[in-house]
Amino acid sequence: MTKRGATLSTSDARRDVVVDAAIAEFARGGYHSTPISAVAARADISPAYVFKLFPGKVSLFVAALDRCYELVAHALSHGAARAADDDPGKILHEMGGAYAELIADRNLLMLQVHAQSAADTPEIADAVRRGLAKVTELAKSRSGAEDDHVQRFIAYGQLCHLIATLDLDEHAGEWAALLSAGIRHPGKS
Amino acid sequence: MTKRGATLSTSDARRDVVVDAAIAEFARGGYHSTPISAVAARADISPAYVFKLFPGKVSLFVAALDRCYELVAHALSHGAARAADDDPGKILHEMGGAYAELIADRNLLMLQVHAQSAADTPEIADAVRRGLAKVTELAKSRSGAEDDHVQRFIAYGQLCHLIATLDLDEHAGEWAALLSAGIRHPGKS
DNA sequence: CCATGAAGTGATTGACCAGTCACTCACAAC
DNA sequence: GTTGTGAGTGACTGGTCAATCACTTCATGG
Repeated sequence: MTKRGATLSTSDARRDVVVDAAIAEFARGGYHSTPISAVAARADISPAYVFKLFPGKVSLFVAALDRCYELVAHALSHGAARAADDDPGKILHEMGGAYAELIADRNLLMLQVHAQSAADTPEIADAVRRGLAKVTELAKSRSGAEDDHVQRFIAYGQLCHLIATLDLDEHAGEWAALLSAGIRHPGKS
Repeated sequence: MTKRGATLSTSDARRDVVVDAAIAEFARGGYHSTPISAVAARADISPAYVFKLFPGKVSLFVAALDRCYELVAHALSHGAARAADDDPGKILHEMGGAYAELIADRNLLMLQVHAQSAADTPEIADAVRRGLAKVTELAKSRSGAEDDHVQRFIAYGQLCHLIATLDLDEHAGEWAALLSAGIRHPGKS
């Protein structure tokens, strides 16, 4: 019988494919309830081979998380670049818009939520801190905003995660509308 | 003693003990990686009996979460009561302080973080929405603040969760100080 | 043609875990 | 004193999952 894809490729290319699959699967189920086999199936790879590409499950999760923050940083940077003038508030606003666009598919968003919950694993906590540091420093340096304004930027990002996680724009209610007001939430696509 | 009704049912008392144990254990490991046996051991009970007190694992988690939000609401209410004057900003500030005191032991905080990550289970998502609705409405009604002020209150609460989860006050760094500035974080005790 | 190594897998192992069930034990009522 | 009831448990089941290992297949260079 013809085996699977059977196409030989470099292991580096495979690693990239597996990381993409890991982002999608870990975003769905979180760290603990997502089996390696799910990631392997999505990458069209045998579960065993995943362990040849990554030394263990945490390592794969961290790789996915690193890539996630890389994409976020890239989006923020791109957003800052398209701001009309040099007003810090405007620049942060554009960055927020770019972030909202990026997480429209919810994968990168849910991965961050699940990562926060899995932060009792030291390597995961380190990865989250690395990513958050990069994002925070980037928001500050590219916008030139005051510290408290950057802090508020991150805080509203967290609120955005909460809103999206709970589908507050669907589950209407006065309180839900209050929390979602003015927050750009993902259109479905 | 006298009649059936007057005798305290130890079953109900046990349920309360188990819920307390569940808060502590689920806060440590999250929903998926905390076995019922861990909760049972902390409650000094056999794992099997937990299933006689609660129909299943989710049901136990939801009970713990409900109790968590009940405590949060109580703390906020208490904080609002001790505000000096009627200024909405002052009242919200007092409520924030009361919340910071409540989550000093990190159990109630981490439980909320883990619940958000486990929100793909509908019953858990419902419980989180219930709790958040209660908290939001309480913050609004007791403070009389404008909607956007209440929204900011919740957003900074989420930021507070992030800071505590990642131990940003320990792991110093310029960006970490920026994010933690002015946020009352738990003293260790 | 064959040898070397890299790509990739099937089968298995050992551990863990949610949920079930038949059972014991203590106590109270008749 | 026996009969009924609720508290509580030991032992088991069916299933899942991370990680390992021996194995096969393929490409390439000498």
